[in-house]
Amino acid sequence: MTKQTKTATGRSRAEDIADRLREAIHAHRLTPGTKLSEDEVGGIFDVSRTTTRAALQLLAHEQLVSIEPNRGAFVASPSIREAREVFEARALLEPRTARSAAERATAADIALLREHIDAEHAAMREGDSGRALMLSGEFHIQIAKIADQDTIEDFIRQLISRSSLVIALYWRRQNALCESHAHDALIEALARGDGVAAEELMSSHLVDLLSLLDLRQTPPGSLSLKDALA
Amino acid sequence: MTKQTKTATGRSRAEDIADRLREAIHAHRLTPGTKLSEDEVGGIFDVSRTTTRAALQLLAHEQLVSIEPNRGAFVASPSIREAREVFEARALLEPRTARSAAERATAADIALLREHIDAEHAAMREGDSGRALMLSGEFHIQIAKIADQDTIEDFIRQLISRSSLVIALYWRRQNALCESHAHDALIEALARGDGVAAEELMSSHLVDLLSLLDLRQTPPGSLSLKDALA
DNA sequence: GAGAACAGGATTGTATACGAAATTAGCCGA
DNA sequence: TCGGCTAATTTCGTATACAATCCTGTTCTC
Repeated sequence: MTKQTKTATGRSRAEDIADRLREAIHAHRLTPGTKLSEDEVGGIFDVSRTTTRAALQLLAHEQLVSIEPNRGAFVASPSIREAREVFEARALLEPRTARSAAERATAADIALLREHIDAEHAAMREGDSGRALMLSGEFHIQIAKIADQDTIEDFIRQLISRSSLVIALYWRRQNALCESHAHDALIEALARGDGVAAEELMSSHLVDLLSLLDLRQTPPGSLSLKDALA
Repeated sequence: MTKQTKTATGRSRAEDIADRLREAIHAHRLTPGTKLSEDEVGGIFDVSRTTTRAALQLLAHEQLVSIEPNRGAFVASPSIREAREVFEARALLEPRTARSAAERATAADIALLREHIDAEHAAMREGDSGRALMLSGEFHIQIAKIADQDTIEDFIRQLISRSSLVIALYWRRQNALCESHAHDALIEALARGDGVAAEELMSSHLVDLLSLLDLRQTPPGSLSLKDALA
């Protein structure tokens, strides 16, 4: 059990661990400020610190965790400024991407999106806000995928990751992340192939999201451990 | 000489190495396809493979090098598709960023830009095309800096890095990278605080750049080793 | 003579080990 | 009782060591 004979999956173990951590962060099961000790993480996944370190470095480059020299790795807690920047960058990238998507979307793409949004609504009804948030993010990523621009998709993926942190810190009303139906409207525009409408809808959707954040002061007490007192 | 007692510079050794490699790539002293063996690189900088590995992983995440499992790290050679995507992403980000920059630029910013462009012209006159290219990239980064959006600046920085690879592979005429004066015009717009003009100039500058690439077929013989036959 | 199997060498993937830095706790003195 | 200094512990930064994989050159068989 402690020994691990097989090595090769073709995919590095570090990326697997990074994926698991990323997912936990997206679902808000790991909150900003949480310390990610190399020993601890390595123990959980039963790998050495070398591998753990590689995973953490990966996430650090995505700015999902911040590594402080000689102090360790923590789940990142974006400042107010960073929070604004993330949404400004999204406002720059996503509307035009939505337009491209509308111009390229196939029937299969639309079907997948509808399927996806059903899952979103289901999660919302069940009150599983963590899952709902994750699905909501994936919706944006799926649109980027349809636009078929890998590079931009990567950027958007990163921004959505960080948005998840921003929401964890600055969301105004904890419980109900409002059922805005913005995604439904977007799908309709995509289905019609109406690029201009899609661009406009995405743009205002992002403005809406931003307006639901409270970016006027330092984050509330959701920080863990001593970071709350630092 | 072989022992390295002092450890702490506050900045990790891996990042220093990554910087050095990045610079070499930007200046086209390392060309796409070149193998970056961990032993070799580690030997050059007199660090162990562990540190080398971290540096390479960093660059891999910027897509400046590609790491093939069990094969090693190579200077990335972007495909034609990637090349297009990089410039499409730049077209999405940089014009609006230039507009922001125009609206925020101080006299000091403008002075710095003028200084920078003088260096560009000097390098061009001396025929040092590697240096000229590097400075040209930094010019774009400086504009992003003026816009004061760290997140977007990071993206642009990445894209410019990759542009350097694209240019190494697909530039049409090897020797003269044409003196286009596009940067001069941009500075004038920024100095006037004319955001709309800056946005438009940046946009057409990028189109110009793209049009100087030959993206119709697989890259010429600048690939090294077996990658050329793969 | 050509193709396939095999052995040797080289290179990467991962783990363990050691040294340095920072935090924490304890102690002493004012 | 509280502030500052020192020692101990914890955790990170880097190097070294071992195992697995891939590449290359040779040899064996048909």
